[in-house]
Amino acid sequence: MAMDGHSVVTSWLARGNLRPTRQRLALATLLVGDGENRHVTAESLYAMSTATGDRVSLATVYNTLRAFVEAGLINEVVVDGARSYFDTRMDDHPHFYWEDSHTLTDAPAEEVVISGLPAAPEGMQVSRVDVVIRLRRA
Amino acid sequence: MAMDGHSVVTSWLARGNLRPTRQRLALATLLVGDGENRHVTAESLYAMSTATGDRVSLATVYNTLRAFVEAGLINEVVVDGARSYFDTRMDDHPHFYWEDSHTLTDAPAEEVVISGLPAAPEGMQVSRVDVVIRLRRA
DNA sequence: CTATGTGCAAATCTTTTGCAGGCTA
DNA sequence: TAGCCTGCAAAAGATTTGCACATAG
Repeated sequence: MAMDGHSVVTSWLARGNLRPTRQRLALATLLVGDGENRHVTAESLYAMSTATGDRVSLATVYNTLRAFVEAGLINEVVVDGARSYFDTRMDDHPHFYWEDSHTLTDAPAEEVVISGLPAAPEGMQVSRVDVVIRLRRA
Repeated sequence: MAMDGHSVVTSWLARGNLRPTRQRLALATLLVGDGENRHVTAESLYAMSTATGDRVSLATVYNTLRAFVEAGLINEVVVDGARSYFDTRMDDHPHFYWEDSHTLTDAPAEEVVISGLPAAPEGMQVSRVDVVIRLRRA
């Protein structure tokens, strides 16, 4: 029998060694409660929590997203100098960035391959390779 | 006979239909005066201009960099949510982002190829593909 | 009980903007 | 001269932080 939404979220937080407080459970449920990949900004997640009636302050949304990133539960994606996007999908994959609506989505192709990637310089290691395909109205 | 630094900068500005004011000449000289590719932030360019004795206000540095981008003379690269980087090299090429020093440099490999790039969705066109190789201390 | 987590407002940081005066064409 | 530029200070937007109170383990 599959775990219900609550235990999924609870164990997700546990994996990051984060205490299951009311606010974290609410935000985590919005992020990964249904198993879908999601891309949010602090503001958009705050709006979602407000819409569902969960009372979480904006500062806590910021702090919580940062905590999730530090715990390795979500990834921060930089595509727009103005704001940060957070992605619940953890593997290295390319993104579409819709310039007109400032929206981030997963690029559908699984076959994207980057070849000839330069080796990391002496004493350094590749932390991540970000590939952002910027889209504008044709 | 080759053009001297001054005419290089002057014609560079002219290509963007920008009037050669004292401030723009100073900043453009720092950026492309010697033909080298450069990566700067508004703050770092401001520091450079201060160091060379050129008096340019920080607001003007911001406005000027923005004007150069709009004129198609330089590119803006997003790698760090906190600040914008500007690159004097105009072709599409991958970057190294040194996470510990917050520095941006060109990735040395010319052979980087991205294959299997997904087609742009209906009604959209690819504006640019950003590839950022993030480095951290090994 | 003790270490964490939360909320609020204030602080910080980067970038933009309004406006009066200056300068290029 | 007309329109574009510049500088300054103030504004704006995103994110962080200080501190007192609340809560998980």
